Amino acid sequence: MKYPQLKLDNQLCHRLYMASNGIARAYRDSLNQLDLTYPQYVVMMALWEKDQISIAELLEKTAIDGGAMTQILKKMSDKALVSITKDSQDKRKRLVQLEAKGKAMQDQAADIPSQIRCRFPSINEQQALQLIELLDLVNSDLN
Amino acid sequence: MKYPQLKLDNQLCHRLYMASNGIARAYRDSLNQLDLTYPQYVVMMALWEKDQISIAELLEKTAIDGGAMTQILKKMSDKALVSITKDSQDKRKRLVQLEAKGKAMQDQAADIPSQIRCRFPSINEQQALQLIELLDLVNSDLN
DNA sequence: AAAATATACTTTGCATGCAAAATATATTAG
DNA sequence: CTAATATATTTTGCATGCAAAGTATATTTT
Repeated sequence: MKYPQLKLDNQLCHRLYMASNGIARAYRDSLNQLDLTYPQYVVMMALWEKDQISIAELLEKTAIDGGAMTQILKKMSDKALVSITKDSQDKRKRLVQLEAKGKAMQDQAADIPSQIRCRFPSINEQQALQLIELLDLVNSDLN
Repeated sequence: MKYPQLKLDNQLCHRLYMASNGIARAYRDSLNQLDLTYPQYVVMMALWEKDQISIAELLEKTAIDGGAMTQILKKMSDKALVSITKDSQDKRKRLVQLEAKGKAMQDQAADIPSQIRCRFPSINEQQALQLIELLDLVNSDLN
């Protein structure tokens, strides 16, 4: 091979691609039971932490695409997980809030993290923390 | 918050999601100049390493979805980067090979890895290697 | 205050990722 | 050898991620 820097084995990026897709796939079984997609689950986590936030704030916390968010919230609203209201102060803004069904789902979801954790026996706690630290560095360069 | 394990800040998965999307986004400017999408670039890297491989082998090396691969190869074929022929031994298989334009593109692509590397000043070489090691562990659990 | 800008979202069009069904060809079982 | 099964790839339908254009409302400029 002419250029070793172009070998797939040397690409950090490709490993991230595989890991990200693979982990999302690992969540699928658990999330199917809640009738949630992965991005919908991320929105739920954001709202469980802080309810009644604007879409802009939700976008910032979740890093989900704005265009996709509109569709995602529409589906979550159709499922009665959340409701969306206009901000009376600033009519451009819309506020997202959990509905009863969405609040109740938190208890069902509480087991998911440990279920997923079991799927990664090769990683110990220290390594998981190290990975988080390194990914935070990567993400800090992405603004 | 009722369940700390559901905090977004504690999710390895969400960091991977952000990092993977963000890095792919970082490639975009460089790849636009070659008129390649990120998955198309991955296919090119696989072929520069080993030409004339079956679609199955390409799927294994790249971890790209099979359904998507059909479309991706169609577009790459339309752009005269690759050509696809039937395997005479086993007519179920199709073989992918680089065309002149695809081979020539390797020289243009050789600069991309270093261009991307510059976008991540917070990560030093040792940390990059460490990240690769940890991601390999994650990926090894994903089979 | 009217015009120019900026902000918050939504819409649109294209490119995947993914699961499941469909096709075509090989291989294996009986 | 024929039926059942396995393998390789494509097709289909749905859910994003992304860029760019569009809409509505606020804020700033002049």
